Amino acid sequence: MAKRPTSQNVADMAGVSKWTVIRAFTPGASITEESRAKVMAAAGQLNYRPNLLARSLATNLTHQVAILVDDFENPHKLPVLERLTLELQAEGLVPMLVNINERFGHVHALLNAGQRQVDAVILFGTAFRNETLQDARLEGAAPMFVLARDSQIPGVPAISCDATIAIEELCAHLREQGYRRPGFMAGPQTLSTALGRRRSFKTFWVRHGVEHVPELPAKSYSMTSGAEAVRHYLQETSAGDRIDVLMCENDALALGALDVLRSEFGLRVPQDIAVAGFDNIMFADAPAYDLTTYEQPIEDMVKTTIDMILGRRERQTVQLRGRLVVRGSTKRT
Amino acid sequence: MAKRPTSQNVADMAGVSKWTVIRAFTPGASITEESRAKVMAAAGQLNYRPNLLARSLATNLTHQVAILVDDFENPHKLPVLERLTLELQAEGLVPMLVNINERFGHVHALLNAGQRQVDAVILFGTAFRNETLQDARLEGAAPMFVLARDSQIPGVPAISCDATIAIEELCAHLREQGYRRPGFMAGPQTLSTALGRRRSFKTFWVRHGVEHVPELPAKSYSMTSGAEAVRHYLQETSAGDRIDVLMCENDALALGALDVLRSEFGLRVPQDIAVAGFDNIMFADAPAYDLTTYEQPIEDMVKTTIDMILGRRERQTVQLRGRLVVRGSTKRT
DNA sequence: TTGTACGCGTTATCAT
DNA sequence: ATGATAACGCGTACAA
Repeated sequence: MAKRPTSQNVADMAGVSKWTVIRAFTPGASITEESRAKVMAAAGQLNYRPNLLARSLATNLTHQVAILVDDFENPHKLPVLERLTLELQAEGLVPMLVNINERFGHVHALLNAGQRQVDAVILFGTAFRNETLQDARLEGAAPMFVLARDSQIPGVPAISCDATIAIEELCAHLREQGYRRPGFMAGPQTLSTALGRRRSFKTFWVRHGVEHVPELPAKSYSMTSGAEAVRHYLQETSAGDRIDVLMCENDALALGALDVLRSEFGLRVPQDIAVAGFDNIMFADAPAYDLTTYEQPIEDMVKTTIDMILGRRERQTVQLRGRLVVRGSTKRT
Repeated sequence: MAKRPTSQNVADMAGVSKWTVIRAFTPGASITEESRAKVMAAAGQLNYRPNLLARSLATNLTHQVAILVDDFENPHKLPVLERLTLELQAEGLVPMLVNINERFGHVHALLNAGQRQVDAVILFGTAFRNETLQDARLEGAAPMFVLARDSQIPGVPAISCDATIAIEELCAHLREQGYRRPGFMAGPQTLSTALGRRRSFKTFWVRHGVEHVPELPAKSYSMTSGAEAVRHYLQETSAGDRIDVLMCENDALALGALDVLRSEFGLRVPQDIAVAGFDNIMFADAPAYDLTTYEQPIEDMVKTTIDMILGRRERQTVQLRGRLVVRGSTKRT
């Protein structure tokens, strides 16, 4: 395998200096058509392409963006990643996918991203603590952005779905369908807070005269946790005291809950109990589930994030409006 | 935001030359404990970390690996990506996620990866043509590896699940359960061939005296395509001529098919027709589906790939053994 | 063990 | 418009 040709090699072949070669590859540089043609011919023969590594070293711009993900369990990650990579690439940016876990924490990842000189970091996960991200060693690192949840970190903008509007719309629908005994399944306490869904849910029902909203705590945002949580609730609650609609903090929880309601307790959805989720993942649409849910404005969120990264938009927390998706799991009529 | 400190800055503060600083950060370099301590103290104060960009330029090693994905529709991608990123990171490699689509094809991606000097490229998709990858401009690029499907590209090893063994095991189970009229749902012709599942399936049944195996062609490897394919088949086939078990090339197809069988045609699974898939995606395990399937040895495949990338193992096509997962969708008893 | 010269391939700036 | 010089931050090879 021959070594990559450099601008010098092309220059030699074309009979010009290497700087002329660079100009030929620089849009808008001052160079004669003749020179450019000579250079391009030689470059074509040698199969030359500029070395982006060297370019980055000189310009201090890598055009790389790190995406930190800590929750591959959630099927919702996939369509967002797809969109994110798509739009980043369209802007000439390259996504670096970083898996955050016990062995490879946020600080580690951020330090590494810093060493790699990424232009920006997107926090696309559920579980990170503000204190962690204020580690002194992270000073002067790449600008960070939080995607699809809140950020309480000073100077780190969050781009998320407007939970207040979302829950308001969803609950209005539930109420219209006649449900009056709502329950809420929340994920881990601290993470749940960052999503803001639980609070909005309670607020809505209190406003409409429902003081007590039972809470079904789930250990994590996964199907199995959703299954466990609802299983525990039903075992502890007599049929008469049961809620008539269960709102889950995301679809993974909702689908896990739905499975248990039907297969383990023989309950009919929505006749015996209605279920709603959040995210509109692929399987929410499957006839086997037919889940009412709320779709986050993925495209809008992703584009907004990238606009901020590129400085085309003010780097400030925004909440974007999603879309209510009503399906059979909450339709009484 | 202060500029990143360089080895020179640390050297000045520590009262040594910058090369001594580099040695302090080079495992196994010859340096006095005293010098190293001085350097580390200064480095700590300045919050210095070596610039990996510059290092890469000098060493010709980026420790970056590009992962080319063209099928984010398939839920199976997510757990594999999770594992892949995890194991790559454990080896100090950084995954670059590349979304292959109409606007950003394989050649484009590979050229870009080449310019970025990645150490290796993992082809983790379904649809790529060999001719494309033999583009002359791709000469001397990073070593490529095909993950989770066959490779007919000379010099490009494939790491996949052994389809022959898999289908053999799966079919043995089906036959034992008494099924004798098997049908196969295949994805797009050329892609299907690369998986080798269809061929193995036919071979098995011919060997056991079943000459005619109806084929249900699906347009792509998605749930909706699976739904369409089975819908079309049932509309065209009279009840008496119907197959009694449907093997789908992957779980996405199988779940789509299962939904249609039950919700649109009122068929019971497995009583009226059994269904099996391939991949063991998360939802195959859900009570709503309870799908018999075959699990690819993800961890094994990923580790093997990385071993090849790092040169710890011969770069040669291998087929690894997975695991049969029997569930309710094929159990008659 | 430590310091020096030079190279990696590009960009920025200046002189011609 | 073109060529030359310096710089980006680190690694290798060699000399002290």
